[in-house]
Amino acid sequence: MSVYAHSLPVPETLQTNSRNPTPETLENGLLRTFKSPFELKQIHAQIIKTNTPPSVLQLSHVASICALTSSFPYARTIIHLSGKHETAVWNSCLKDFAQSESPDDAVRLFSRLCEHGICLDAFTFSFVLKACTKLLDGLGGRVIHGFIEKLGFQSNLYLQNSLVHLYVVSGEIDSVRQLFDKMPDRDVVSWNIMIKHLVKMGNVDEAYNLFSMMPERNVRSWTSMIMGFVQCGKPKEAVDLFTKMEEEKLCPNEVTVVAVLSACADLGALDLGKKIHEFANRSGFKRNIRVCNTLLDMYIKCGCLVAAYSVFEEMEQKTIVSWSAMIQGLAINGKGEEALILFSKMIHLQIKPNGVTFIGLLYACSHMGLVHKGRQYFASMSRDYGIVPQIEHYGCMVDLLSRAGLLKEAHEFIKSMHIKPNGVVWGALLGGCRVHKNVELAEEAIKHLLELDPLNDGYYVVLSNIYAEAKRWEDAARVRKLMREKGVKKTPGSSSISLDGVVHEFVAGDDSHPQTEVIQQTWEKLLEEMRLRGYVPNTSVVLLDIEESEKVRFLYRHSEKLAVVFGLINTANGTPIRVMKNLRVCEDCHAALKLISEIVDRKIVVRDRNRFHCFENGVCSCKDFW
DNA sequence: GTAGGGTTAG
Repeated sequence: MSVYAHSLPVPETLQTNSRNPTPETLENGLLRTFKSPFELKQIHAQIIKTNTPPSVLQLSHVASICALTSSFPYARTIIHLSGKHETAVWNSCLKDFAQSESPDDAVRLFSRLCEHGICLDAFTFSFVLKACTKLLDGLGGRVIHGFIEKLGFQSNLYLQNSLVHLYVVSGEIDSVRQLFDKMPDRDVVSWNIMIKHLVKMGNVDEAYNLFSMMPERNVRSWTSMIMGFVQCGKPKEAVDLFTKMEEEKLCPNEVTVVAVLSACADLGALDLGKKIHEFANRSGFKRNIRVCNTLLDMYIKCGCLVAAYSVFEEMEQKTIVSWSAMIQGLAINGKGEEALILFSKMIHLQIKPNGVTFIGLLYACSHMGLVHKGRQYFASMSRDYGIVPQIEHYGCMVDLLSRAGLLKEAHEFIKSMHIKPNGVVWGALLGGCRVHKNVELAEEAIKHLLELDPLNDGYYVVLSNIYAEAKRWEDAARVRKLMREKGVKKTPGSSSISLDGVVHEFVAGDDSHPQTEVIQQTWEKLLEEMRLRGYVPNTSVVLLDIEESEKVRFLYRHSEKLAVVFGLINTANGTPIRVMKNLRVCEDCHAALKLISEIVDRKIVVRDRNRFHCFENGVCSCKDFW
């Protein structure tokens, strides 16, 4: 079906889009293929001379030209002469524009088609909607929607789905619901779009409800749902769903692999990650850059730098994402120097860094105490690469200065910021105040933090620690009281370790594990040896208002200690122990794990909230700087 | 010739 759009006035929204061509559009857009302004005439001459009509492709070149020049009627003449179906030619052109770097050219061409009363069909709309989707142009979408209704295409399922999707990506929530609810027919695509919508709204439970109710599910449905869980911070659910998908004998594709690998990265689930890696190799997914980048990230987040590096090395093509991930990976694994060297190598290869690359670099500097170098990178990002520092970069800089003990300077830096500092920025200062014992500035930081992020328990805990270390017990008690009043509870420390694919979780103070007794006995034995090597429990990390002996008892049941001891008991001598922790490792556990690695002669890798600690022969890869 | 997932930071 096709309809002439003669009678339709071109709405203003679309007219504003139909700006005149600029050198940039000509350079960036599809019109790079536009060789000379004489092309039109050449094609015209060809038709007349040889009597061979040009192909649709050639003609869509003509159309490309006309979209931006005044020779629209002339182009129509040529298309008519060619004997090709005019709508097909324009559609081909719209499709190219929609796929190009400047999809707004498609919108502009569409306006011209309307102005000149060209016959439109469903394909015309689908292409222009694709362009609007790419542009996140919900308003333009509404206008096209109006056209679709007026011209009688409203029952076309392709167009319905395209419209719903456009409303999803452009955030027109009300329109999404309205349109979806009154759709006469829905297919698996419609449902998949709704999953994306609900996930985007953060409503992953409802998305899963919908997923369960769907009349039909394909690989994309499963993948969208798995990815939805990952995006909503539920990697465990993502992995569980993936297992169900395998049970249904559905074959994962590249996107599924990316989703599951992301979940593995979040969980630190190395075993499953390795399996997916093998599957990806078998399936020939290695050529897919996103698969490789996610794989690389998975190994990094699981603390397997060597495996990550070999994925990186083997990649046929690397993007800035690969480089940035590798730089950050080295940095969080205590290989800051290597991170900086890799960056130099990248620059040498003339690869342009982006904002994320600099986050990794600044992080590396911060964790090595390289203040000068960090300042240089910060200055260089805008000066040499035109990257405007974002709030994350400011956060890194405050962290760098604060860790190095330059607290006043860090504070000045915050005050001079051009954007409003957020919780991360003030939190970095607070962290530095703890290490360098500056109560006064800590109080300044907390003042802002209580405004910005009053429900974040971490800040209260740090402040209370700072007071406790300064022996200001009343103030420490006051902070705890404040927490109670605000209903803020300290997140319990929790560590997990995976053995033979089973994840064992330990929460601080937890003695519910079936092996609790053996864990206690082993710990006692280790403790004797640790004491001989100079270990003294550091009870300042315990915030509770309890007797000293109670504090020690508490300290000995910190989750990372429990998980590590459990690992020692249940694995063969020499096997590395890998533990994931939800919070940062405490000072006491850090000291204890260094000694334990020496006593039992094992590598112990702990991933905390921020980075990796690799304990080996009595030292930690973080060089006690974290 | 038309519609629906994906990578580094957080």
